[in-house]
Amino acid sequence: MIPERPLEVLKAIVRDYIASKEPVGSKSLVERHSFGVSAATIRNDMAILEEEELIVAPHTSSGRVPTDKGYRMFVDQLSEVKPLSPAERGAIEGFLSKSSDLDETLGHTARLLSQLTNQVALVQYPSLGRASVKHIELISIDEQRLLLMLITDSGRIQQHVLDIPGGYEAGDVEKLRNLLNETLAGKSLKEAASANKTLGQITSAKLKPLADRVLPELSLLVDANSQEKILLAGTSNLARRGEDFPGSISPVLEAIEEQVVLLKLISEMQADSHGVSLRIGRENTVDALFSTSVVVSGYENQGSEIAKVGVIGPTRMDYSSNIAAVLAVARYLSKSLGGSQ
Amino acid sequence: MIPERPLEVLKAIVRDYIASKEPVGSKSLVERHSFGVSAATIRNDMAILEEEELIVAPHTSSGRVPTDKGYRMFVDQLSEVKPLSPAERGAIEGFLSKSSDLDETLGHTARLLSQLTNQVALVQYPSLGRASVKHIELISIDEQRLLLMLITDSGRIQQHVLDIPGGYEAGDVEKLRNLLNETLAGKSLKEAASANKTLGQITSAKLKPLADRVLPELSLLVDANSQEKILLAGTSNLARRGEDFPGSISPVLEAIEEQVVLLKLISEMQADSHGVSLRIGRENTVDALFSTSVVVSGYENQGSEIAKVGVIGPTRMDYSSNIAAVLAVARYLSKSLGGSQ
DNA sequence: ATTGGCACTCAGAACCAATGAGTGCTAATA
DNA sequence: TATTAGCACTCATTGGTTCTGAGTGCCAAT
Repeated sequence: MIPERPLEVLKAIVRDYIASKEPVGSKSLVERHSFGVSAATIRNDMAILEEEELIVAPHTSSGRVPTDKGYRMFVDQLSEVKPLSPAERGAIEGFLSKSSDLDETLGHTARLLSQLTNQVALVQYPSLGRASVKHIELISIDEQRLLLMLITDSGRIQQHVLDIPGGYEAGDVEKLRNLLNETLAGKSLKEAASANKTLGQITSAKLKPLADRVLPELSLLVDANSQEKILLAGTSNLARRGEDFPGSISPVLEAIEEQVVLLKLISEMQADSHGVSLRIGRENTVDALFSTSVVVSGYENQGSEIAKVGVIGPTRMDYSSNIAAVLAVARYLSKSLGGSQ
Repeated sequence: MIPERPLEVLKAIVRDYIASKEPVGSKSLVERHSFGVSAATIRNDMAILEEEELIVAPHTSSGRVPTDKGYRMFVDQLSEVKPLSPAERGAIEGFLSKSSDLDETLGHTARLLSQLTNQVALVQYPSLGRASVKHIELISIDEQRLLLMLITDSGRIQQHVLDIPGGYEAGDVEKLRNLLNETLAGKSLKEAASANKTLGQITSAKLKPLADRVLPELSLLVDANSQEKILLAGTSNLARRGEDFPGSISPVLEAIEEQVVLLKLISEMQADSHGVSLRIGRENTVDALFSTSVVVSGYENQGSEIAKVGVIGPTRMDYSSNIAAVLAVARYLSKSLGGSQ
């Protein structure tokens, strides 16, 4: 175990390094903080920390920089996060109370979070593993086309335009719509997917042609629906912090634009006791993100977590503030969804 | 007017500079191209070009670099654009034929174009100035909520969830829906917006409360609808070309993430005879984009242009290829929309 | 356990000279 | 008149050298 004072030294190093971006040495450390001991003592402590691989010296005889492990220890020690300023709280409330449409709400959330943290914000669309069918709608667009809609209780709405080459009868559409809703409404998406399959057999002969056209598309919609999606905002914040990345930022940008990768990453992340989960540097399973940290939290609708929201930035980030912002935004988002959806 | 050979020299300079990223000098010019004259003669020609501000020397006695004006002359001279390779044509067809949903189609288009050009691609959502109402739908979600939908002939679908605190009767919803469709279907959005206003007075007393709740929201939807939107893809391509930007790329990224700015910019751009429009460097009215060029073309549905698609990248870009790609994608997009929407 | 002292290291700044690609100009040439 | 060879000049870039100072590790003293 690491004794008390060295731990304090680690915290100070992390904080100073985040603030200054310069490797921090023993002397500047004692003069900025009041440890009550001399620089030489701090050096001994630093030797311990280095032994434990919590800090490293970029080159022989320069200040020290926290390692991923050091950051990890730092955040794990973090007992309470920096509370948001009243102005920030106000911004969140004002921003999120305005929107009612799901797309809009999530879009606002992403922008808000990126502005709050000066990082890249990511907002996952409600995951539909646990969502259920609220309503299915079939709308006539013109003689040969129907609009098929799937509305889930998480507020997500998806639609697909169907070509019906031979045309259709309004009555049949009506019947099929009713049949679908009776059978599927309230079911979870997984149930709906399987129930949907059996529906093909029981429909009447009259409805068959139309049903044959609609049901497969509905399956597709359900599938496409469970296909996750992520919204990004504030990519330029990454570019601004370009110096924090070895080489170029472009692989980093590429990685976070690659939805699949990002989805896999955040789906692996499980919230800790504080309700937040973070990956630091090489804890990320994606090579391109080895010099970034990801902070995410879940947001809920009707009591169960439906998706995640978070930020991604250089490992050298202000964890305390970012965790606070992510938590606050997740909380308000949950509230906002619970209210109007 | 500028004589023939100097013009050829300008073209060669642009091409070489795009390829090499190095200022190009008279000597390397004569050895790479066969002008049949000596370097000294080329230097004289270059003096003319410099006089006309078509090229500049970054520092006294180094090679020359095209100015914005030089690029402009270059593209204006461009009689035919580089045709796409069969592989590229195949990619476009394969990519775009798959999707049917508008969102999906545009998303694919953006990704495709960014991959084709290695630039940042932008796709404007169908502009609704000329769009008309195809259908209005009111769907019951639960006792206290309705889903209001607006479907336009451009294929765009927008929805909004309405809270109806006092609840509603199914019959009223039905009546209101029919009324709305009878009155508004086929009308342009502008007409719909004004017709919508007068509707409030003529509805029967029974419908009044519901109508009072729905009509304002519909107006909002129409407005929100005409609020333009742009899809971006391949932001990392900009980062990769970071060296092409003086200082940092982050202001550039900021500017293109700012939808309003970008919308204003592309709405100002009018296609030339080739069907493409471009802004080079300082021709852009946005300061942050002074070192970028924008190439856009319109895409159509049912014969009339509904929105724009294009790329944005450093002024030092391969105009010929990019113009070809943008044109091809716009054309296929028009075809794809015309077919299934 | 802590501290002052000291020799040592090494990245980065400052300075300087050499290199060479490229220029503008002039006088000769076709 | 247009082209060319020749020449002196400019200046970014490169590489080498030295200097400086923040920072370290270690040791002997407290």
